[in-house]
Amino acid sequence: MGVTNKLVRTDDGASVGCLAVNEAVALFRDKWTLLCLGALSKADGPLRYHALQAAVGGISQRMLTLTLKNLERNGLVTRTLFASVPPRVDYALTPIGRSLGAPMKALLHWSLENHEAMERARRAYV
Amino acid sequence: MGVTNKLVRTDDGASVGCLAVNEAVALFRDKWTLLCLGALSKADGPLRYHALQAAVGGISQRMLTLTLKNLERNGLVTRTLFASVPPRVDYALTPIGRSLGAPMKALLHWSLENHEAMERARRAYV
DNA sequence: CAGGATCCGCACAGATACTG
DNA sequence: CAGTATCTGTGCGGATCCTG
Repeated sequence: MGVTNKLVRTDDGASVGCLAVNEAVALFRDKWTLLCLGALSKADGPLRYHALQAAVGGISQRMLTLTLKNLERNGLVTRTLFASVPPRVDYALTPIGRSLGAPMKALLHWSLENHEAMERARRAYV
Repeated sequence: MGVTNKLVRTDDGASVGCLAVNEAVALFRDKWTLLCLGALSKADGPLRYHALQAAVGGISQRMLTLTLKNLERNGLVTRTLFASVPPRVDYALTPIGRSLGAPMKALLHWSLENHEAMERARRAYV
């Protein structure tokens, strides 16, 4: 509601419901979310905490924990805790999390197609 | 190069070249870029500085200027200055800028499809 | 009209140390 | 092993005032 109004009224083909897109982008606006999702996607199965940290590469424990908590909160990953000693926690993508792969692929395509042109533009820029 | 290696080696279907996508997302990771692009897209033609500010809605002069400068630098919008008094500046999308509409549409679709489910997940979250 | 300059607050993110 | 706690810094963004 409220937002939905602006979503659906994507007046013409060019306009694209920017508010909704912006809201969607807000989900992975931070530095690590996409990298975590990517690592889980590549693994194609659950990953444990430290395996995930290694797969992402360069992420601190704090940031990994925060990022995962956020993803779990939004229903993009599941966290399953095994009551064992030492403890074990598995993270995996939910169907929603997996479904993000499609739009990301579109973005990847766009990036590949326009990356060079943008690089040139940057160089040409005064 | 360097990046490209990691781009192309999108090992399987699921993995999606996350580093490249993350780099692409960095272009509009900030609060206003997508909204500016959306305003220009809706206008379907050049917009003057203050018209753009009104179209975006809620953006400060500082942020508008910074955002536009960045977009110009990356070759997504053009800035044409008319040497008149009072001055007049037109902003318009470049082909690259327009081409971003396609992946954004994919993202919009995804958002529309999963928005509710995520909302439910958030409510269910302890 | 279209900005530039400046000051400030705050959320995001990094590093380190500690714990059930 | 899988976190939590704390401190700290920095870049984004807002508000206000000034100018060619």
